[in-house]
Amino acid sequence: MTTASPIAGTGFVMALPETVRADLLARGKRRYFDRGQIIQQRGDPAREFWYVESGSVQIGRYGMDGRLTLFALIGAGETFGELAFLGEFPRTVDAIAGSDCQLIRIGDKELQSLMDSDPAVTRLLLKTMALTVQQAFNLIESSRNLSVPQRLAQALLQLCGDQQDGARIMATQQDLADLVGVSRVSLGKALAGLEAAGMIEPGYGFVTVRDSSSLRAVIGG
Amino acid sequence: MTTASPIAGTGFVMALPETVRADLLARGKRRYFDRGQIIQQRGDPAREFWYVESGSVQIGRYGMDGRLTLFALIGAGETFGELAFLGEFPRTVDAIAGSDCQLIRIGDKELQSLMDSDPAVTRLLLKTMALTVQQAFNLIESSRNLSVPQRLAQALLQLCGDQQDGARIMATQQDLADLVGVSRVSLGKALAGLEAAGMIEPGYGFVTVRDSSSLRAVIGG
DNA sequence: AGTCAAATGCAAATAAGTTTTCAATTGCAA
DNA sequence: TTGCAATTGAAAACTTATTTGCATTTGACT
Repeated sequence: MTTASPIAGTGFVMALPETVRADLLARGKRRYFDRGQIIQQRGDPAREFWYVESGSVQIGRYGMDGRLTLFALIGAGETFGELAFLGEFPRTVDAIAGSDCQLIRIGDKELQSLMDSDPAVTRLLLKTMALTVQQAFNLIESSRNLSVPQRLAQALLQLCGDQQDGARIMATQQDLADLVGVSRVSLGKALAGLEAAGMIEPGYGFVTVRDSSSLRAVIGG
Repeated sequence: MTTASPIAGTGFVMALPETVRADLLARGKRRYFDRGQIIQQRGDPAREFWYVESGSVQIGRYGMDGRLTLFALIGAGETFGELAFLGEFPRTVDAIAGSDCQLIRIGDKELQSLMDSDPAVTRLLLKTMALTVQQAFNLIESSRNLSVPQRLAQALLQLCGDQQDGARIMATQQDLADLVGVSRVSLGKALAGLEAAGMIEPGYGFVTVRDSSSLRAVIGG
């Protein structure tokens, strides 16, 4: 039930006109990945980008020492991989299925027909990419200037997107720790802090957001 | 004499064919900024991007508390500001003259004639932007997984670009601290460490790189 | 030479986060 | 229900970086 994401995942497809989108999704080929399966790796040629129909995808880098630097958790309705695809260079990040998931592949052919059907698509793509950069900057800025609880609050808000309070974010503490960029221990403490304030409710493998407006307040002050 | 940069500054103009570049630079309007002068601020409409002819520019964000998050130090030969300009949204970062500097403004008119003179420009711009994102990811990854000395070594290498050993990087310890994302104290210690190893030679307002290959080794191991 | 602001050096106290280890809990599946 | 692996909780020692305050050095400008 994971939805929005910090970076690398965008609402590009969702921003398309309804008919165009429906056509695109009907045309693209579906592919299924099991949890933990590798979707793409650094260095792979980028012959497509992906739309997530269901499930979630982890975008990040696995270091030689096994450490994971997570840039985003992509949920249903989002896309990823446009960057390397459009920039015509090899993948710069790894993508792993965070759960069993169903993706739609958008390759040259599909993109072409997309561009033909709507001339505004090019501009939309450009904006999408620019947005990604901006979000990367946000991530850098917040990781330098915000405390762990603040960054956690930020990540949770992004993950629950525009859902109502009560939204359940399907992510383990380790997932969140990799995303925020801290150890599981530190993340656990931050979670406990937010729970004590009544803003969230940690569960086994998920977190329930109780008071998103308070979470927003945490970041600001 | 600051040259390359971590992110946000790109060799876009330098990658252009010689004749096209000369034409562009002849056509664009020169503007001069004094050290410390604000070139652009978050929220400003993005009606142009800039080519740095001489001097250096700081790209970052000034927080409400006065804290500076530096994303890049742009030197001569590089451009900045393409992102918001092409994405058609307001500036998302501040730009300040790091020294007295001379910039060339590239607006709609200049870009148009640029695109007319070389159809490959659009693709080049796309790649440039994608590269920026990749570099932002690199910055996030290294700030999470590398030690301060390692990040400093990385920053110094990027700042001296492809210059020979002996290159003088014109930046104060505070500049470098803001760029690396640590306090001046920590950066001073890291500098001292690299100096003890004979890789660099700190000066008053600059750093001289003595052994760039050793610096590269520091990052790797 | 003398002045002054900017830049650097240094040290102690403090804060924040990591690492490591082990126990307790949860949920799934046999 | 029982076993089991994944997940979470908790504690202590350790490492790293920040903060703060002040002294010193440097270089530009009189």
